[in-house]
Amino acid sequence: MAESRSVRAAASKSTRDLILDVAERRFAERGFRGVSVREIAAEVGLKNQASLYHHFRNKRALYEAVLSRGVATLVELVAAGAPVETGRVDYRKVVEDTVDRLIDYLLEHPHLPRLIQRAGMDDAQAFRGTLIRLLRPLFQQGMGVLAVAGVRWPREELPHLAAGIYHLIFGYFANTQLLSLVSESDWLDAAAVARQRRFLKAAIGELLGFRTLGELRVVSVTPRLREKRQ
Amino acid sequence: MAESRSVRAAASKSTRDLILDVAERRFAERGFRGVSVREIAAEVGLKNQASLYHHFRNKRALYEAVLSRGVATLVELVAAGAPVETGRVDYRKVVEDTVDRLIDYLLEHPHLPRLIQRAGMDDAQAFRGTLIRLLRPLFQQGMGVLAVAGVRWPREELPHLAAGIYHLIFGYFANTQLLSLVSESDWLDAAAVARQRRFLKAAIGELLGFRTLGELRVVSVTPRLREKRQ
Amino acid sequence: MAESRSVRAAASKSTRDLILDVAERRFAERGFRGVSVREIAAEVGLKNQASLYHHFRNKRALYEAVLSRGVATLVELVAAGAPVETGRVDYRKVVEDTVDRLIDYLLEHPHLPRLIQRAGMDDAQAFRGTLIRLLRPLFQQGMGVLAVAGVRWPREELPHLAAGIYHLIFGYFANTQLLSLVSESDWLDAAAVARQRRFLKAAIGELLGFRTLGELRVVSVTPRLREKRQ
Amino acid sequence: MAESRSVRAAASKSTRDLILDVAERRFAERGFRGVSVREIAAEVGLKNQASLYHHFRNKRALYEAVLSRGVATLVELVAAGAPVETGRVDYRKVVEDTVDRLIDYLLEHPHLPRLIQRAGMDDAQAFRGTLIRLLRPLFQQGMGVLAVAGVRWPREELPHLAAGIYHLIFGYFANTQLLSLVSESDWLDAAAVARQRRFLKAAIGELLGFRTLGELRVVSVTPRLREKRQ
DNA sequence: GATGAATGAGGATTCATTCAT
DNA sequence: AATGAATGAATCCTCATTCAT
Repeated sequence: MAESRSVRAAASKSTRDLILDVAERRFAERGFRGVSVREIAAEVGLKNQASLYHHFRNKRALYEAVLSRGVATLVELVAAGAPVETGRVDYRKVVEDTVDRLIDYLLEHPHLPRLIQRAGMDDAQAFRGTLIRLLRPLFQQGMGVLAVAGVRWPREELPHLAAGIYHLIFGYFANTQLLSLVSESDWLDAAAVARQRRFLKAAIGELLGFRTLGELRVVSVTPRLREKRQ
Repeated sequence: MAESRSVRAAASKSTRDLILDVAERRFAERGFRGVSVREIAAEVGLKNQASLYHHFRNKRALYEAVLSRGVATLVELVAAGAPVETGRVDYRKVVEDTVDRLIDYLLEHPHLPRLIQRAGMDDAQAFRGTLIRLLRPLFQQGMGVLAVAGVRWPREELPHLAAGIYHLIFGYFANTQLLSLVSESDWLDAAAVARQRRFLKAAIGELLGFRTLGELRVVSVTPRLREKRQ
Repeated sequence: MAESRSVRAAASKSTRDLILDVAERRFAERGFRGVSVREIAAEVGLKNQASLYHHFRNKRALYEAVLSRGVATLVELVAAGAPVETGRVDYRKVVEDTVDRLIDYLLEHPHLPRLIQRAGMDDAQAFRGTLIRLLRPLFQQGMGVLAVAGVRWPREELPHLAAGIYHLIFGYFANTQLLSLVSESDWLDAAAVARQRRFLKAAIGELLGFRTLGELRVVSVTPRLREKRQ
Repeated sequence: MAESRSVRAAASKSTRDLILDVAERRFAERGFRGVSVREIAAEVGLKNQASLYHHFRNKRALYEAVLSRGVATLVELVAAGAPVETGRVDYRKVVEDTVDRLIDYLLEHPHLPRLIQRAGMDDAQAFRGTLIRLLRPLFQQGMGVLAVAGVRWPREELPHLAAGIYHLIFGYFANTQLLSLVSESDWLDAAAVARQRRFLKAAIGELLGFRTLGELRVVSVTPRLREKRQ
């Protein structure tokens, strides 16, 4: 059966996948409660909502499927960049590569960050199990990398660092709407994304201590601050 | 103390304010669409949804009132810490004070970050006007500070830096549920918040170049990387 | 009390009368069910619906008051033109005068016909008593006149004649909206009303046998007759 | 026979048609606003209002469908009697036949006149488009006939004549309730309808100059009136 | 696999009315 | 005489879901 499905998918996407695509976008845009089964069915081209129940037991099952599919890819993506050996690793390169891959992927799946963000807000209780299963590996993987790359930070703050980096990366894509509203410019056009790419690498670099921004500029800001500190 | 306050509040607060309180929490938890007028009215103690319409024209007006009230306080809070004079300003202190004030406030209003996050996702289109009116000043204020404090960064990346700092601060509070789920620990207990407070100051410090983390660790990472970059 | 009310009315209309005015128009436009107490109160300038209940026991009482006031004037109007003596009466003049008075009055109270029409449709059961009390005299008066002026008609058809004349007169004003919609011209402007005045006199005249249209035309039904006309 | 028909109808008619039937009567009785979707659904036998929305998008669409169906038949009916050839036409026969057909039809659909009357009063604005589409043809058809049959009348008064005849015919059926109230007799029983049939033919005949009532009576009324006129 | 029909529960909102002030 | 607040009942409509075809 898996075969027959993939065969048909090759020709044209199976109805099931079409539903998932539409649902992913809708759920990302308006949340679980904000999307009706009817509207998904309609956009897919089904003349009747009932048809959708042929593919997913209920709305909740559909939502979970959407979530799984989206996050799974994401986990793979991050995992792919993780250093395998424990020897000398160029963490700067690892970070920059991961950032690049993530941004590339998120550009193609712009709903995903919102989807996850929402899942954590709306439905943390309702979809607890699903979320744990999906996201915990992602988090642990990140923590693994930081255990080495984040030596500058107090050990107990590492989870906060992980969360912070996550927010830096995903917050941008989850909130482009809001940002665009607030700053009157499009945060998803090529130029903006390129800047964000650079910014992310530099920012994470700073947090991990790669010193990508020149020393000079520091001095120019507030010479006395440093003295105070000393 | 929290008890006595809420008791007094219930007694003295106007019905209108009670409604706002309840609505703020509910909307933050489940979004505009996810909350029913009925349930707000019930929690307020009104025996009937109709009573609520005496105070707010409709659900939307209530939502906007909630948003306004929440963000207004926030804007004041940030504004309060902004340096007035243009002379020599200890930006590190400004940042740390603002972080302290923000965290203190957000601890008392834990719904707010989620409320704003949601507003930017769910409802950015529907509440466009309201959001612009409320949030643009906040953003511009931040940009004003960064114009000076962010000299290390390329000018064009400053908005990204602003957004990044925003995500660092608000993302944490908006996503404590998700984080707790993923890491099996409570991210809102006193210890966690204290760590986050320290982390935030250090992280923002690093981004702005205050160098709060010891130099040693920097060196230990990858001295050679820098050369590569040049 | 009646005094004090009329005194104030002289200065400016009493709230009670204001309410009646507004209600008359609204009820005529949208019927008993179609009008809310709130909207009447609002248009009157009352800040609260409750105030209205100070003047009328409830919505129904208000509706009946509106109906009474409107129909009462109408009855007087028709009565005023009825011949008092039984001797030789110029019924043609009576009819034409009554038509003139009615049209003049209805022009100033354009809601009235619709109000009555509605009362007979919507609410004939609900407001049975009120309607009987108000309209039966009107009907009997009409029948009285027709008993003499309608001798041409079989006695048993006289009520139908009365109804017919009523429909001719009131139907026009009750349905100007519909007529205007259907014929793309305004049936309430001066010219239209003047035509209707002439038409009504002639039509009623024909029905009662006054022969206001030339004899010749009678013949003129079929094509051949037309030649004669020229 | 009426029984057997309605029984068969209930069995065979589609739910959609059943809804239309019930709605037609209800809307005629109490107007668009006065009827609840719930009560229509209940009378149709649907256990839930929601089912109704499967057949009609909303209450308004249902109302328009009712209106369309009713008026469409009416238009056909009138059209069926319109003379096709322009040659010698016995307009008296045409009128009498049309009156007969109309009365027969309206007896079976006693709601229709009230439905239309209401539509023109309550909802002329709201259902502007629908009404124009439905009724304008009816009006134009009538005007077409009168252009020939109404030669006795000044050309500009022809629309008023058309409206008048319409009010004579439809006013009766629209207002039987009111009339019955006012005259203490049933205006819809067989005898009354028979009288109305005769009255209508005679009255319209008089208006168009067919002279159905004997001359004698005219003379007997007021010989002097005519002299005055000259 | 898909569809038309139906349904119970619940959504926001408006209604007329009452009561204390 | 007027108003602010509250309330039960009803409004139209949408929801997710099921069932027979």
